[in-house]
Amino acid sequence: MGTHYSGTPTEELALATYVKLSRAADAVTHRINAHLHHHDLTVSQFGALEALYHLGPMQTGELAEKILKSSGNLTLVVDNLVKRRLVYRQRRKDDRRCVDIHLTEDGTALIEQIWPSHLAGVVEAITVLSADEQRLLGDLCRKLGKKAG
Amino acid sequence: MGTHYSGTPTEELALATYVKLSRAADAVTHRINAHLHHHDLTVSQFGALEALYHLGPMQTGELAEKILKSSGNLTLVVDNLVKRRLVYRQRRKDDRRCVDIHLTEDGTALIEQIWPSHLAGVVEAITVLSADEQRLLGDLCRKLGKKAG
DNA sequence: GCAAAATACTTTGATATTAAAATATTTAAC
DNA sequence: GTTAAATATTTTAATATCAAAGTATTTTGC
Repeated sequence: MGTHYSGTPTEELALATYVKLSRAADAVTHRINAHLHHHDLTVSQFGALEALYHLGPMQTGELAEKILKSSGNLTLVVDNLVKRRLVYRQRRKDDRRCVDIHLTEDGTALIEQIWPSHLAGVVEAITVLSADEQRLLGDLCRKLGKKAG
Repeated sequence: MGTHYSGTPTEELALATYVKLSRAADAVTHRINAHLHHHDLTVSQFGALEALYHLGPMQTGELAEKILKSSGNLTLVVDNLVKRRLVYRQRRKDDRRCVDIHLTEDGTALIEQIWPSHLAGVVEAITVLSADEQRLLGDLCRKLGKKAG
């Protein structure tokens, strides 16, 4: 009752680190994305629009990879963006298996409207850390992310 | 086409840090939880079982907070665990608004079976970092998590 | 050049997720 | 003590998510 897991020091440290990492990523993500509901956008929808805006039109599979989701999922996310006429699909002529997703004018306008405040939110949430601390965190995260993939 | 966002150095650093943090948390979480599908458990279901095992019976609301999910969501997660007879609900006599969730014998047996290999997975994923690095990461994460809640 | 394998995406089915509304119960105010 | 507010949970509606199966297209192997 109320006793947390107790194991070896190595285990306890690893567990505690994992929990802190998860909670921090979660807290920061929530904080940064809270404004999206004003535009009736989900995090995935916004991620898709942003990737298309900054990287240009791309295939479903690429987009899925960018926002760390499955391609099956992306189909639905894109479906919902298509319904709102924020993006459209275009089959490639040279390889009809591929479908490029493009921003519409409305989509471009929306992301351009949202981006500045989104960016400000990221800066606000992350600059709790100094530049040096951010670089340090980035390095540690990169190390963690690599291994085994 | 293929040009990533370019802004001030402060903005670029914050964005890059945010992306690395998200990707690291995501990669580590996926890696650590990959084994759960062997037991037909989702991450939330496992999280609920684990919290109940290490902290004892608790209310829906508390459990939701522990695993960082909404209480509405927890109702469904618990529903699915109840169907498999891994947990059961019990209304409190002194305050009938509260429902405590308890592990059943089967639930206890399952979490006891899974826990060692889960723990080993956490240790394997996290000990890519030295103990000092883990403490450093933990501190940075704690700092990030705090601000504004 | 045709069948087999690989690739790219969509569909399906089950669970998850949130926000908001609804329900039930207890506590507080008068 | 009875209504109002607060608390705890469940329900609902919409979207998300993954894994697995299905479809369409292209490339490869012979």
